[in-house]
Amino acid sequence: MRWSKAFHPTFRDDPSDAEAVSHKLLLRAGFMRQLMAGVYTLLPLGYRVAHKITEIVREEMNELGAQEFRLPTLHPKDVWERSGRWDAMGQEMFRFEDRRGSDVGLGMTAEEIFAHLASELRSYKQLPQNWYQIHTKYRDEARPKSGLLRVREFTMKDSYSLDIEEAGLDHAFDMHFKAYRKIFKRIGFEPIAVEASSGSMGGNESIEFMLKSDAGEDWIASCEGCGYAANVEKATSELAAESDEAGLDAPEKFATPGVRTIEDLEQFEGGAPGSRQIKTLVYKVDGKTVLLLLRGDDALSEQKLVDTVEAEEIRPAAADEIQEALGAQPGSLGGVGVTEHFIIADEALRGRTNMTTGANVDDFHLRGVSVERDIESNAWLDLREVKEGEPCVQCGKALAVFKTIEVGHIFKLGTKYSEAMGATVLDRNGKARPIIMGSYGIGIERALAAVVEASHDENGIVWPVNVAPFEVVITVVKPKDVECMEAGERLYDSLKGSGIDVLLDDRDERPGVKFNDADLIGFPYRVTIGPKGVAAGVVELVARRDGEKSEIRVEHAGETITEAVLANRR
RNA sequence: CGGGCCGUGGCGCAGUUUGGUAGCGCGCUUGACUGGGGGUCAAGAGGUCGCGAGUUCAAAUCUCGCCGGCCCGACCA
Repeated sequence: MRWSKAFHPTFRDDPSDAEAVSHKLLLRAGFMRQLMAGVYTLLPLGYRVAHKITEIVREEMNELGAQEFRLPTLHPKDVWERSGRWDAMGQEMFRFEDRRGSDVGLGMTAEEIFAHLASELRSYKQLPQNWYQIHTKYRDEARPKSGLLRVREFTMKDSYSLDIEEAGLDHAFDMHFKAYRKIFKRIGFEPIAVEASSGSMGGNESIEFMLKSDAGEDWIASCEGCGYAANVEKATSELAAESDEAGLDAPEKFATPGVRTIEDLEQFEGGAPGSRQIKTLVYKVDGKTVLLLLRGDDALSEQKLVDTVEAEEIRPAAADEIQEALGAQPGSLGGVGVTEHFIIADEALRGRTNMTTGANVDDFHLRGVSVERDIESNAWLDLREVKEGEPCVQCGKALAVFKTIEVGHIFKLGTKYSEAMGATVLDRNGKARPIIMGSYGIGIERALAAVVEASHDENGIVWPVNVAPFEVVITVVKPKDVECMEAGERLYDSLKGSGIDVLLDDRDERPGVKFNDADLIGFPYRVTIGPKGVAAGVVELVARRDGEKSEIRVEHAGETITEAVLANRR
């Protein structure tokens, strides 16, 4: 490709309404343009990268023995109704009526459709199967953001394993785990695999692949000592041993005028530090009032509650509901003496004595509370969100908590979808058994943006060779100089002939403009061909990543550069 | 969905308070000089100021309504 004939529109300034690095750079360097909120056009540069990522994913899926399908993106309502997700997905699914008035949804994922196809399977002898597709998905996100990191229309590789035995699922899951590791490494970054919540997918085990990045929106806890890592929606930590004094024989009520928050009570004369307070949250779980008790300095992980409590609807209670249930406003709530409501206490409160909590009378608290003596909790659960620095459950080292981008997610689904779709096969004994499914996803555009987040500098993107839009750019410093231009073209032909993705910058621009554009776009290698070099019979090779320069004799240039590129392809 | 900010040539912005000829930088076109990190000079093109109503002699500017975008939060496989 000749740059003078290409559509590679670059900007000199950062676009004003982009925040994330990948968002800024992908716009500025001419990889994409926004059409509307969460919907982007990939320009030729962007599409080349997306295509290379797709090919890597495809190769690794084929390597694993998976078969590629192509499903529709138009899904009929009834298939989604059978799994219960037509309703469960709520506003997140794009929906409309066709001309006959039939309800249609745009596919956000394909468990239903693949399970529906799997109902054609008859015998365990046809299993295992591994099915996948790489296709457009639609999700009407409430808040698309950060360029390609969170969009409403995107390409996803989604695969599905079908097995008769749990052991088969374990194997398929493991194969995907390894394939994902390899895929991300080839694409150009190494995410952390973490235990995750399965959310609305269902199933009992899932692993997310997370790339550390400030542009991300998922917090994970990870341990450098032993490699334990989990999404904070799931993470646990060792509890630091607390030594409490026995305290009083019975709770003592005391006035706390104006105290509303944990911090207020810490400051209050006669109050208590957050670690000695019991925080009381009121939730509505399928309409029932439930009290959640946590240590004052712990935060509730709502996802942990959702994951452990089987319920349709879980939400914080409204102010009037709280008043009616406990007779006091938030700030003075507590579980002491409460018997008419279900109480769930966090594990961190077990055995604690001499604590302080609300008295269920506005502006009054209780001190000297022994949790197990004074509060009739109906259940003990792990509800707290892990904090930075807490000891790892496996090795005791301090956990780090940081932000990440979710670039892949694999699920052990079980039989939820196969049962809903009637996907059963006959086993060895002639008995019908639901197929055991797993599902596995990678977002292509998000992975593309993740590479940029992971690999850039102050001058622009630094593409790994494997996914670079072009592996080499030949910068002809003075295109009007016939010798320069011809030297450039000869090298271009030579590299092209060797199968290198090469772009010839033949634009009539100043060298500085070309160098800056090349750096911004991020080609891994730049060959500079100028009058001085040509006169001396050399060209200059510059590596984008470290700026390392070397002079190469013109007659060896094609060969040397080809070798350098091939050495970095994976 | 709640809160905040914003919509003016392709990009970045000023002008809106106090209504009166739509402006700047970059980019773009043509030509010349130039040519190893966004060069110089000259001459140009390009905008119904997000949309619609209203007030007014007159609206980018004031009023009302709508649409769109970004950020924070809630939500989210």
